[in-house]
Amino acid sequence: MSGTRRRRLPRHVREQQIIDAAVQVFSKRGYHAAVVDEIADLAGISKPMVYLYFGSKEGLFIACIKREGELLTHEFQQAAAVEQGADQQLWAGLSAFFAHVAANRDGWVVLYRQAPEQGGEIAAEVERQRAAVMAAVTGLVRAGITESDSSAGLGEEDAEFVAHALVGAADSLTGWMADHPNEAPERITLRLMNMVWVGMRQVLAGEVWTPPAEPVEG
Amino acid sequence: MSGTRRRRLPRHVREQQIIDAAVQVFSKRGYHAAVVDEIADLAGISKPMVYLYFGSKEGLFIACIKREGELLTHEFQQAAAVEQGADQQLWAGLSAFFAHVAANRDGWVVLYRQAPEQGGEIAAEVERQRAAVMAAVTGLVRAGITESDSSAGLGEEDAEFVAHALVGAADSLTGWMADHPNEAPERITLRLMNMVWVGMRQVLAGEVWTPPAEPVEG
Amino acid sequence: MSGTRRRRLPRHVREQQIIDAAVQVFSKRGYHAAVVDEIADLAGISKPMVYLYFGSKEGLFIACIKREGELLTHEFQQAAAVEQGADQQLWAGLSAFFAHVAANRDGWVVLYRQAPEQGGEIAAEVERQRAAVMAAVTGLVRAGITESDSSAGLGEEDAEFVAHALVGAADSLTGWMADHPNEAPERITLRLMNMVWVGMRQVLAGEVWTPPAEPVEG
Amino acid sequence: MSGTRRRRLPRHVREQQIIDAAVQVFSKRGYHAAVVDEIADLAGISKPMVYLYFGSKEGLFIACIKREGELLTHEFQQAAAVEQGADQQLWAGLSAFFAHVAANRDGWVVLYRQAPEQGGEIAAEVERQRAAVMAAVTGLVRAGITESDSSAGLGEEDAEFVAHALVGAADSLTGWMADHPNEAPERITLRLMNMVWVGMRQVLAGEVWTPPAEPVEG
DNA sequence: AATGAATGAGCGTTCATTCAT
DNA sequence: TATGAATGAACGCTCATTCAT
Repeated sequence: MSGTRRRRLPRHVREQQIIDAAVQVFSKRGYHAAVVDEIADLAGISKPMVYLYFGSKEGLFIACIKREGELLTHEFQQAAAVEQGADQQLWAGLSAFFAHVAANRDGWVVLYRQAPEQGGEIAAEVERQRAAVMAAVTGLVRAGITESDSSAGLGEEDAEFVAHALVGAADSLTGWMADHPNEAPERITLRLMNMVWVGMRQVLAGEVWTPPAEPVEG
Repeated sequence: MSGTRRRRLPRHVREQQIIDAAVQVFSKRGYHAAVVDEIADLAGISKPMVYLYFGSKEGLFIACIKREGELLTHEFQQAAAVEQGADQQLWAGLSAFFAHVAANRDGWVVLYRQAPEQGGEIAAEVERQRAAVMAAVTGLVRAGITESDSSAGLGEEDAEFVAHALVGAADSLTGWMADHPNEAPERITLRLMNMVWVGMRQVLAGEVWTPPAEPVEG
Repeated sequence: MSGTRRRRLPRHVREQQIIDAAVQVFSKRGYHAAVVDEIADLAGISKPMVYLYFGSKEGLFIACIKREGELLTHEFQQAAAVEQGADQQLWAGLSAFFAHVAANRDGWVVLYRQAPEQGGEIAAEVERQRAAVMAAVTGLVRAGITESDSSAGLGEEDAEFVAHALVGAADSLTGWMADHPNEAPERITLRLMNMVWVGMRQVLAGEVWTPPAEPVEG
Repeated sequence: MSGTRRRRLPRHVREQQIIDAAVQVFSKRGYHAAVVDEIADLAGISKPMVYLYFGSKEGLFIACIKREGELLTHEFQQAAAVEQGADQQLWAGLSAFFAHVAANRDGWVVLYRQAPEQGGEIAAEVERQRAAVMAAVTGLVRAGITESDSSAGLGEEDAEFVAHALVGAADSLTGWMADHPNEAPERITLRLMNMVWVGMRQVLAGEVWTPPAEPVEG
């Protein structure tokens, strides 16, 4: 009522507000189905401001990807940066990942679940952010492998493989989290670590699982 | 006049042709960006036929989801149905999964990577198909857990957790496959099994990974 | 009321109707101020038809330029093609020009008065059509000059110069015609011919006009 | 602080700067395609200043037309004002015209080549300026005709006709000038004078060009 | 059974114009 | 005096969908 109706904000502030709104709408509707009008409404401004600040719907989307990607990468790396055992670093990183995603589901959805089908400038930025996430995880995995005593043939390719599986599992568990809101990120991380870390160590130690002697079909 | 120019095909055949085209286009463009015209062109028919057979773009998309989901579930379950150890059943199922996805990437993309953001009827069918896939995997995982000697507290929730992680990892490895076309599905399956199955067994056997005693921050 | 409400016309017919309407609207408003909706309304169809047939506003404009330019060039050249003295050929051509413009003012306006400031594809087509008109006139002028006994130094450049002046004068007289609707095209042509043709001959014959000895300033 | 950074200019100077910029932009883009932002940028000020000084885009355009029209008319009339033979007055006027246009192409383009298609207040001012130019030329032509011994039926209407043709030719030769930058305005004027003035005299002297006896068609 | 013709509705984008400072 | 922030109103263009044949 009284009080300045929060207008005439400086550019930087408005930009963040717009990105906030955009992440929500893009997350709920997907890139194509999202309507710029709805984003503007949600941000409490008019459509031309969006274009003044971001140039196009695509530009706005890229800004979202960029911000969310950098936020996530930053948190992950910061959490994993503390000097300690590779396993504990990975654990810290994954915990941060789950905590961030739980607190920020829209951003994760925009970043990881719907961007890839776009083309052009979007695809480029998405790839950049994803590569950053994947590289961070791969780095920790590689460290874990290298640290192991037996360098039994697990190399760079293996690290990437494991990183992909790990990120995919984490992404999927994001959905699981939504259905189990009482599970703390640490518990989820613990479970995931138990699933893969011990397995990795065992593999390195020589205990491998073997498929059946005769294939199912031919 | 001169030879039947692929006309007058029975309804069922036409429908499959249209779905074939639709899966390609939906996969490449995403649901919203896909244009019915392109699908009709690719199927070699005119647009009204699409509407005659499927009623709407949404109806067509649902038909795609349904067919692709059932195909995948069917192959997975068939492969996993052979009586054998739970681990080998899971291995067979995952092998079938990777083989199917490798041979049928468009279908997987439509089914798993872009549908979720839609609403209404689509979301319902997508959920149904996903649930079917997830249920199949959960079933095998549950069997594997139960089969184990020590039923040390791993229950239904754990099975679902593992299934989510497994499906997510598999999905993510789909992308890995695209970059490593020479990796046979069986090798991928083997790696994944080594990552998780051994780990699961170890967990059941009591060897668990433990997080650091003192948290990173305070 | 009764009778088919002139719908479902074949493509070719509709295209011409749309161009008819477009020429009117472009002429009245100018390219940028013209609104595609108004053109569609005037043509008795909906906007998407315009885009279906012409692809874009620019495409539609180019189609207008093309049709009007070719019509005019065709009439001019056909009228001037009859074998006779160069002066009479030019007379016939100019008469046809004035008759065409009088009967088709909108087309002329679109073709000559507003197109040049556009860029890209439009500029190219406009230049093509203008060059055609100018070339036709230049051809007749050149013939008239060459035919003359004294080839007193009037060459190609002169022909182009005269053609430019002639076309410009004719264009301007288009406006004059609008204010003097009772003047037959032949009378206008006659006046113009008297202004320039006799002058040209005199120049060739050696009688030239000379400027004052001392320039007005410096 | 350090030197007055071209600020606080008196109103009149600022206005001229803005008009300078506006003439450039209007000339390059056309009225509708011209964007006020670009004009403001080019003038080195902010957009609201434009509105403060000229009220609207239309007002700014009218100011441009007015200034350019008056400049041209003034130069033409001043050059033609010197007491001398009517032919030499016309020659002086046309020379001034070509010199002005050559040095000031943007202004001419705005004044003569793109304004006419606008409506409302713009059309009115354009008409006013054009009428002024045309009246000046008509005046000289009338003088030339009247001065001639034989007043053989050439009257006011003829003067206007000739003036229209002359202005149109001159306008068209503007384009010719752009392609022949080495042609001095005086040479162009001379050529044009030879084309029309001698012709006019011959007409007055009774030598007229006659069309063919039998029309081309029936 | 099959299709060319046609459109209602909506979205991305732009721009002249104004407000608050 | 001068401007960054903001918007109402259009406009170009597209697309799922239907009609008439």
